[in-house]
Formats: sequence, C-alpha cells, structure tokens
Amino acid sequence: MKSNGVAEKQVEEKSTGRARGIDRVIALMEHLHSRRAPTRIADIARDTGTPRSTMYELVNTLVEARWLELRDGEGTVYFGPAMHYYGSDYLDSVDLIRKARVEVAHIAETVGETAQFCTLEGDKYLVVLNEPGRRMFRISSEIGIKVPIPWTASGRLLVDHMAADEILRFIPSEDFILPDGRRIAEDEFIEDIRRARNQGYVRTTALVDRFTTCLAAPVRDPAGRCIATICFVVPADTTEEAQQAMIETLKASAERLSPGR
Amino acid sequence: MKSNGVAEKQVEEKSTGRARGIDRVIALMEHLHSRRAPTRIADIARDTGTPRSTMYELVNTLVEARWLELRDGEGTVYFGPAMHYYGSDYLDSVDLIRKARVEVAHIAETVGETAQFCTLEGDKYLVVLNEPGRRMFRISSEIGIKVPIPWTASGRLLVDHMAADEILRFIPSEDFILPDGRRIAEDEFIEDIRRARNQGYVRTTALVDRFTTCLAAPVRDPAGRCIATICFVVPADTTEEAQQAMIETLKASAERLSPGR
DNA sequence: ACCGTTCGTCCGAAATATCGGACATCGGTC
DNA sequence: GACCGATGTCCGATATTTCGGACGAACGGT
Repeated sequence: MKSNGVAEKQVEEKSTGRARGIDRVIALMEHLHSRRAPTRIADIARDTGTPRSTMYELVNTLVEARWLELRDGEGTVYFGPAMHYYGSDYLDSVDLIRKARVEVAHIAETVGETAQFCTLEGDKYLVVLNEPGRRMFRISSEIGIKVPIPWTASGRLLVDHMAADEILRFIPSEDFILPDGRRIAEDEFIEDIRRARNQGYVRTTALVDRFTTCLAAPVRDPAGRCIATICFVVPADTTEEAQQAMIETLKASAERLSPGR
Repeated sequence: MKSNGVAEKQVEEKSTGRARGIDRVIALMEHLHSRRAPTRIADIARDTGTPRSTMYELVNTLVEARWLELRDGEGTVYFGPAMHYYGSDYLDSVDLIRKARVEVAHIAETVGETAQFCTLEGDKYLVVLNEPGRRMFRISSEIGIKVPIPWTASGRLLVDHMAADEILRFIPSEDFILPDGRRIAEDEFIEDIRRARNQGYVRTTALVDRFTTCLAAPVRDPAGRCIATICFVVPADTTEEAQQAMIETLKASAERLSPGR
C-alpha cells in the first residue's frame, strides 16, 4: 500500500478531492515533522496534495493561533510556540515520562554523553526524550521519528517478551535492512535479544552509524515486560571501562524508572 | 460555574453557531492547556461552546492522529505524544531556545534549584523552559502560561528598554494586582526596573507566593535590549551567600546566551 | 526591457462537514 | 426497580468551507 521509509503522505481521498480542514492540518503538521525544517507553503501544499488556496487559508489560521510561525524572509513556515506548550503539558501528564526526564537529564549531565529515553510505537522504535551530552556531536535530536526496531540497541530489549517467531512476524521484513544496505541476519538478531535479556543491558556498535555505539537498559513493568529503555549514544572508541560505568548508570536509572520498584 | 483566573475562551461566532472544525480544535487545545488536566469530552464541549456531537467527531479524529490521548477509564482526553514531537521540533528550530536548554539544564543540575528561561508574549510574561531542581517542590511547570509582568522578577528586566510612561501604558492596569489582592505601586515598580537594570540582575521575594524568591538575569540582544531572562526559583530562606552565587551563575549563563557575545 | 515562475489574494459554486436532536447504554441513588 | 444524569453513536438537512482558477505583484535570469 504505502512504504514511506521517509516517504511523503498524501491525504487519502475516497472519491472527490475534497477533505476536511482538520485532516489537511494533520497532514500539514505531519509533513513538517517528517521534513524537520521550515518549508514553503506552496511546497507543503504540493507534497500533501492540498489545494494552494486552502493551504494559505489554513496556514493563516494556524499562524494566528501560534501553532505555526513564519520563518526566514517570511517565505517559510514551521512549528510555533503553542506546540511546545502543548507538548510540555503532555510530558508532565505522563508519570513515567516525567520521571524519565529527571533521570535522562541527570545522567546526561553527570556522564556528559547523550542520553535518551525510548519506546515502541506500533512496530517501530522511537526516541521520546533526548538530552545531548557535552560532546553535542549529534545536533539534531530525532524525537518522534520512527526507526526500524533492528536498527537500534533499545529495540532488542523492547521486544524481548515475545517468542522468536512472534518477533519475526511483528517486525516488517524490510526493517532488517540497514541504511547502508546490509541486512541483519534474523537468527543473529534473535540471539542478540536473548543475550540482552540475560545480561540486563544491550550494546550495539556501528549499526546505523559506523562510529557510534549504543548502550541501553530496560525499564520493565511489574510483569517484567520491557516498556521503555534508557540509553547512551557514544563514540565507538569509548573505552571499555567507561562503557561499563555507563552501563551500571543506565541499569540503576532503568531500575528507578521501573514501576513497582 | 467556572471562574478560573486565566479566562476561558468561547469560540467566537459572528452570526450563526456554526464554526470550522479547525477553529473548534484550536479552542479545544487551548482549553486543555488552560485546564492543564485530562478533561471529559462533554465538559470541553460545554466550556468551548462546541456542540457535543461535533466534539466527539473531532476528538476521534485527533486521537487517531495521536494529537490527543484517552486517559483514565477512557473517560477523559488530554494531549497526546504528537504534540511533544512537534513541540520538540519547535525547540530545536529556534537558535536561542536551543542554547538556553543547555544552559538551563546545566545550572539546574549543578545548583540543584529550579531554573527557567522566560520571555514576553504580547504584554504578558511566560515561562518557555523549566527545569526542576533536586528539591522539586514546585511540581507543575507553568510552561506557556501567561502571567502579568509585575508578578515576576523577570518581568522587571523584560521591559527595561522602555521609558516609564511607556511601561505603564504597555502593562494593563489590572496586572499590578497580585493574586492575594495586594496592589503593586507603579512608582515602586518603575524604581525596581531602574535598579535591576543598573545591577544587571533582579531579585523578588514573596510576590506570587509568600515563600518563594526569584533571581533573574537578562539575556540581551546586540542593541542591549532584554529579549529573555534566565532565572532561579528558590525558597525565600535561602542564604544570602548562596543567592549571590546563584546570581553570578545566572549572569554568566545570560551572558553566554546573549547574541553577539 | 522582456519573459517565465512563484507568491499571495480573491471569488463564486457546490460538495459536504457541522449541527441538533433522537436514541440506546450504563451506573448510581432512593 | 424505577428514575435520573451522563455518555457515546447515529442520522438527515443545510449553512458553510473547501476548492479551482483567475489575477496582479514580485522576482530573477537573459
């Protein structure tokens, strides 16, 4: 049907080309999020399949509400402050996330490396919180961007409650192909998961990015199911000693976050 | 009925009671933000003047888009994860805010007290970033909530580029009345501003809250105009010595954030 | 100075989203 | 067990929002 790796999203129309304003707005915001950059109104209209006149009308309304902001030489629009306010309300309203914010901020500051808090959404992995370390070598946070589960360290923990065949049915086959074209062997992936579960943490190197290592520890619900992970993103040449210390830090934080002690 | 200080917003109708979906959605989100709590659909409909059937229809659409989430025993709705993603995109896209996040996180962690980054929006003060300290005595962040300028320490810096009469014309007269009913004398307020400008920081005690002191330092643009503030919110009984150290911390951070060195 | 392109606004027509009200459910109360 | 209030769904009518296309302005390349 649709295979949007980074792909675009046309508004689905059943018969005619007419759609509700709210649906066009949702498509607009989703488009800005996937582009992650201020975008010209005409381009948004084209890429979302919205009539130009309609898009101008909607953008005016949204700018007035501060959902969007005109950027640069008035040529482009991007998210406005209202989104930040609503987003903060969301973060504060979810108990686990509120606690995770404290943990992530603390370990990022004390260890000095980028720390993240991650969960699943559907059959994809995504970063919910991202606190850059002192290094700041990864400028762009990838908050809310869906990533195939096998590309990530955390992903190996987040599915560890399933049986092997269940996992392979759950994850789309194409998600085993890395950005550089390599394919992750399914049995190695399953073995990774088993080992991670036993160790209580997971480490991956050079998966998405040749020079990056990810260290992750599981946040588990009372039933023992991994509901989220907390992790560090560090250069691959970080000393083993330092990595071991980080793993201990992660395990302690993850333990504190796990509901019901 | 409802008398929640921060006023409610009925959807404006010109002639008939009919409104666009997008306008109803904006009113809905604004309402949730002002209530800051999961709210029942029927209540939202009543308080925003939206027909119940319309509200149910819209909420369904928004829940599907993850703009909203059903909470509790499915009885109420509140902001969903999409708002957080869009809000994060906004934060990352504004240079000053991105830098301020680093500063606020750092000083909150090292000093251990709640730190904030604030600006003006129209003739109101508002908190853009809030990082709770170790104390965490103020649980609810007030991000995106508009507050009268005279109620705040930062407010005294944010208007310090104006002449006295300009300031008094700019700030609505009723904003000089504190939550407890006391009225701030206008000449004392003007004097506060002058002193703050000379000192390069400002301190207020027991303004909004009897037991709270605010310390703030100005972030200035190349022309010297205060475009934002960075501040600490601490218990009023914090020692003078500790407060002096915090002031120095704030001034250093504010200096780093001021564009053009 | 001459095009071709993009930007933003405006307008009338008609497809349809909003609205009001009816209805079925569910829980709690007396 | 009857009553009351609140919740959520459904449906048809019509007021209105969306849409297409036209238009003038602004821009940039030749």
